[in-house]
Amino acid sequence: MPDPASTPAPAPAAPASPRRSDATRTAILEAARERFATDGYERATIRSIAKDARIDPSMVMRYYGNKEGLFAAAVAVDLKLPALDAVPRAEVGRALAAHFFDMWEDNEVLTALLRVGVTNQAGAERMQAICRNQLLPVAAQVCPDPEQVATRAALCAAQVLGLALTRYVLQFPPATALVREEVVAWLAPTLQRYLTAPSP
Amino acid sequence: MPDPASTPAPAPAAPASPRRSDATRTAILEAARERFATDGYERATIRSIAKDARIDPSMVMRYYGNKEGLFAAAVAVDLKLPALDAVPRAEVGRALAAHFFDMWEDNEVLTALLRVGVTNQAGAERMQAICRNQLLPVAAQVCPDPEQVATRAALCAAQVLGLALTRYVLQFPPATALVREEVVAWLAPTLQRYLTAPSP
DNA sequence: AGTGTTGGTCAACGACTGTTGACAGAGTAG
DNA sequence: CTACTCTGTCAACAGTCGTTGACCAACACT
Repeated sequence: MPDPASTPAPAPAAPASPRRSDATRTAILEAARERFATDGYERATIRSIAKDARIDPSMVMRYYGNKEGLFAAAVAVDLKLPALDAVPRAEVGRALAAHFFDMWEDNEVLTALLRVGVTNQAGAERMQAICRNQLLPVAAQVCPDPEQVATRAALCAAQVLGLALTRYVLQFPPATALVREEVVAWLAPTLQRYLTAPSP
Repeated sequence: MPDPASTPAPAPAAPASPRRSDATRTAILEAARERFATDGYERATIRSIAKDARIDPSMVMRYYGNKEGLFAAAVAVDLKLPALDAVPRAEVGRALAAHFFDMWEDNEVLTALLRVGVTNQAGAERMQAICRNQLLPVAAQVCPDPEQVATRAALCAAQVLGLALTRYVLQFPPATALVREEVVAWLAPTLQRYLTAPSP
C-alpha cells in the first residue's frame, strides 16, 4: 500500500537508522522551511526548493511523496510553552508575551506555518491543532472558568498571530521597529487580561 | 504608451461615461473579490474568475490589463472610520472595536485583502497604505504622544487583523463562535489601552 | 444605406507546475 | 568478482497558468 509520507526504511522497527541520504533529507527540509516561510505554499515550488538544496526535484518526491508530505515533514512546531501554574498569577501575561517573542524571533517554521495556513487548508488545520494541543492546556492552568478556556486561548492566539502577521509577514514599519521589551510591555497586559480577567 | 490599468474610455475627460459593458465589468469585479477572498492571490485564477462571471478570460485582460490590474481594481478599501474626537475619550476602544466588527462581518473585500497581503507583495503594500492613510489619522486624534501614533496604530491593527485572521481566514472554532457583543467586549479594552494608555 | 467602434468568443502560445519512470554510479554483503 | 540496494541525474508527461491575437456580432453615427 502506498505510504508516501513515511521514509522507505528497510527495517520498520528501527528507531534510528542513520542513512547515507540524511544530509540530503535535512537539506531539503531546511530549504523547504525557508521557501515556505518567504513564499507561502503555492509559490514555494518543489523545483525552487530542490534548487536551494542543490539536488534534483525528483528526490523530494522520493523522500517525501508529494508536496503535502514535504510540508508536513518540514513544518513541525513545538511552542515549548512553559507551565503557567509555576509562575506568579499576575505575571502569566508577561511570561507568555516574552516566550512568544523569543519563539517567533528566531524560528522561521512559525512564519512558514502562518504564511501557509492562510492559503492552504492543511496549514490552517495544522495551526488549529497546535493551538488546541499546546496552547489550550497551558491556558487551562490559569483560566478561572473551564468553559471559557477555548475562548480565552483563541483571543491570545489572535493577539499573538496579529502581531506576528504585521511584524514578520506584512512587515509594517512600526511593527518591525519595536524591540523586545516594547513588544512584551505592550502585549503582556492584553494576554494577562484575556487569560485571567473576569469575563466582560 | 500602454496603460493597462485604466479603462479605454473614448473621452478622457468624461467623469462618468456609462458603457454598454458596465454590467460585465462589475460582474468581473464581484467574482474577483469573491475568489480573492476565498482562494488568495495565486489560487484565484483568471480562468476561475471569468467562469464565475460567465465570460471569457480574455475579457478580464482587456478590461483590467493583467492580473495585478484586476486585483488593484477589485480591492478598494474604505474603512469608513468614525472621527474619534467626537466620541468620549473613555469609549474610543469600544467604538473602534464595534466599527471594525461591523466592517469585517459583511465585507469580503477585507478578507480578500488579508488573504492576498500574506502572499503578495502588492497586497501587503496596499494594507500598509490603508493603515497609514486611514487608521493613522484617526489614531492621531486620541493618542497622547504624537511620536507614538504610528506604534499605537500598528498595535491596534495587529489586534484587529489577528482576530480577523483567526475568525475569517483560519476559522478557529472558538473565534468563529463569538458573537458581536463578545468580540467588542473583549477587544474594546485592548484597543482603548493601545490608543490612550500611557506608554508602558 | 454603410462605416467604424465596442462587446464578446475561440483557439492557441510559451512558460511553469507537480509528478513519474528510466537509467547510471557508489556502497555493501556474499 | 558478482549481486543488490541506495542515492542521485535526466528527460519527459499531462495539466494549468497568464496572456495574446484573430475573428465575429451588435450597436452608433452620418
